[in-house]
Amino acid sequence: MTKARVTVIDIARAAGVSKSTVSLVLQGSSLVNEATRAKVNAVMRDLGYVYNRGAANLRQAGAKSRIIGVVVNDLTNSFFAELAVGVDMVVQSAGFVQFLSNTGESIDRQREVVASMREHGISGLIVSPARATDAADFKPLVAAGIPVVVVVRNLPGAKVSSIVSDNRAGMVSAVKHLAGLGHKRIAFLGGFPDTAVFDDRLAGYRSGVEAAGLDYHEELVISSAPSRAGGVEAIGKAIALGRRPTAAVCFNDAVAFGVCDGLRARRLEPGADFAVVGFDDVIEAQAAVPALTTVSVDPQGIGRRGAQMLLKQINAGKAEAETVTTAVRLVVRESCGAGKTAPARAGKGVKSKQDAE
Amino acid sequence: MTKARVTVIDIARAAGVSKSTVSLVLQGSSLVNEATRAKVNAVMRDLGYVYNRGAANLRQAGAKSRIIGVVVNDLTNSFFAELAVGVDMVVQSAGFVQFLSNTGESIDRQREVVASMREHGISGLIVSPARATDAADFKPLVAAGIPVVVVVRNLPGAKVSSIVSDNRAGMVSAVKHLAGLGHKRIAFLGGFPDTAVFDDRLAGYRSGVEAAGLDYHEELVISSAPSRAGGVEAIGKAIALGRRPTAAVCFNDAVAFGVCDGLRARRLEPGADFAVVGFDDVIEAQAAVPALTTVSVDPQGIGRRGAQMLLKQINAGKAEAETVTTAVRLVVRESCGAGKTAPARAGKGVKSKQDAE
DNA sequence: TGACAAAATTGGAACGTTCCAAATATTTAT
DNA sequence: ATAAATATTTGGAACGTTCCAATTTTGTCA
Repeated sequence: MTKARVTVIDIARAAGVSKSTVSLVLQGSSLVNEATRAKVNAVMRDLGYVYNRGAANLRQAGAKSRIIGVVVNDLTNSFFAELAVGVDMVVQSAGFVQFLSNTGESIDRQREVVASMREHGISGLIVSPARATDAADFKPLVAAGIPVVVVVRNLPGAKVSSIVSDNRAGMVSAVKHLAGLGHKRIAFLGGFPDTAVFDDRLAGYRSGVEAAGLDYHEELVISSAPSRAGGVEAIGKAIALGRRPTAAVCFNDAVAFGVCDGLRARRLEPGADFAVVGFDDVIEAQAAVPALTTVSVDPQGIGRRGAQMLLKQINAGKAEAETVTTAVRLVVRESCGAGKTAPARAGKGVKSKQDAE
Repeated sequence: MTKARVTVIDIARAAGVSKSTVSLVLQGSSLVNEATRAKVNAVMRDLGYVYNRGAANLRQAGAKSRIIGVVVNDLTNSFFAELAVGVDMVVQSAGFVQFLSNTGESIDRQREVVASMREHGISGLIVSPARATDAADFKPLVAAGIPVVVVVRNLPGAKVSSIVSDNRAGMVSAVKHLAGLGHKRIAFLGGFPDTAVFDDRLAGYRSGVEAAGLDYHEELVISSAPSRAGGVEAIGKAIALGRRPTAAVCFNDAVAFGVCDGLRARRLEPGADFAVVGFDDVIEAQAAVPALTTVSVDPQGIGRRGAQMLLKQINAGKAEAETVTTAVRLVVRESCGAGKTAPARAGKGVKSKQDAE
């Protein structure tokens, strides 16, 4: 049943030409006569020919496989899912396909998948590195001339391109907004302190606080896992403080949701009794109750942009490492207490993502 | 800069053996002497050898590329993201990698990505077909001996394996639950009638209604887009009915959220004034207010299971088309009015469905 | 018509691996 | 010590494509 593969040679024989001519047709060369081309194409269709990229790729050693590797930490997190979709869009329309893998923050797994991707001959790699990734890990790749673009988290030492959102500016605007609403004690909740993203966001928090003419208190910075559970934990500690804060900027939206949970468990209503601001603007942020005020980073845009950057480098042949910081903007909804005026949260503008099934 | 590739021949030369021996080492053959193996491995490490799967794959024509193609409709939808993660888990630990692509329900795009995957020589394909996919579309694949597993939506005519959730049983249990709470008029809201999934769920609704000793009224079945907006629309019609229903099972969670919105817009409180049950148990279901009572389908489990099925077929060499229906279970939360007893919905007790299987 | 240029076609020789059959080295049994 | 058995190693010949240099066909112009 498993029919023998149809090869260029079969096509050549059937069309009465040489395999070289068939190859030329395959590559859309202008050298081949129009009539011949038509005939060859017809035969290919009839015989159900499928191109063997592996073989082609073998011959044109330096040339490219048209495979892009994409490595993310957690596809379940819609932030990364959107990112992957953004990458897929541009990659697909450029005639590439994407290898997508999940590391789940495991550095070993990351090593494995990257190695596997290399064996398959990827043309380039887009990666959101797992926590504590060693900058040297991608050295062999770039040494082999494979462009690498790091997204979301940057990798200090590595000589690769990267594209991160403006974490600092985002936090500054979040803090300013809260200060503008009259809050004097604003906490910074969640996140692991050993990451570059944390540092950036914290720095933004600090300069926002100072810019608003408030004092920076170390006790108001409470780190935790960057997850919903972490948020619950962090707000617990915050409330236990002697002089408790009245508002908080959170490391990310997941933490912010956890903070809301924690507040409710203590009979405090997020938005009314305590202002909460997130970071990322994940899909759920606008549908949540109360809708989350957060810093929007457009992960899909980052994905698209990263992919474009990578394709550019692939085509250029040479990888000029560049670093891009994408703009972010504060989206004011209800959880900060500013949106009280609109009680009818019709949930109408909220374009659902769940449509299909 | 771009160093010439290190090949088995280089390794062979450096280790003082033949390329055949190196190849044997690569495949972990027991034929090779332990000392030799060690030496070869050492040299490979020193020279930074990377295996060229493309070349290997070329030689062992029939054999496999260790690439699994995964095609979903909308990665942005957490249902599919989870599914992909499930697939990735088993695929990865079996030493395969996954090509993941998004069709966005576009049938053309689906054709493109599948073609592209074929060119790359995938060993198997897992696909959640775009709406209105022709069963014949996958004919060439199976004819070429490439196993295909269809998930989530089934493809009537195609002779491929499929794995869908037990839509019928899920609806039956949802209806029974509502009937058990005393509801006499239960509506079925949302979904497009031209799909297999719709038919199954409707059938489940019907037998649930009859099993509860109630009458089946056609007017209580109101279809609409399977989206939040569709839910708003459907509940509007339902309320306009002469004898309005007091409860509804919805085609999916998105519809259910829309129904809640629609109820609130009419000053009715979901859970208290009208019972709502969804289907899918998307991530947002447990965090929503009120938390949604819904039928949990465990997309990650489907992904894992589908991948296992596919790997089995790949290893078996022969694709015995089988159809699996995965169990679902009703998760009772608040939107059906049954959870009133626990006002402290700390968001904690809700055991996440991600954990277990 | 012949000479020359342009257009179209074509046989190998790669690419990096695995497979096969055969060769060589090492043991074991006598 | 030698034959037989076993363990290890090894040169090619594939696999399906592209590239190169060379060849054949066609067209042009005097």
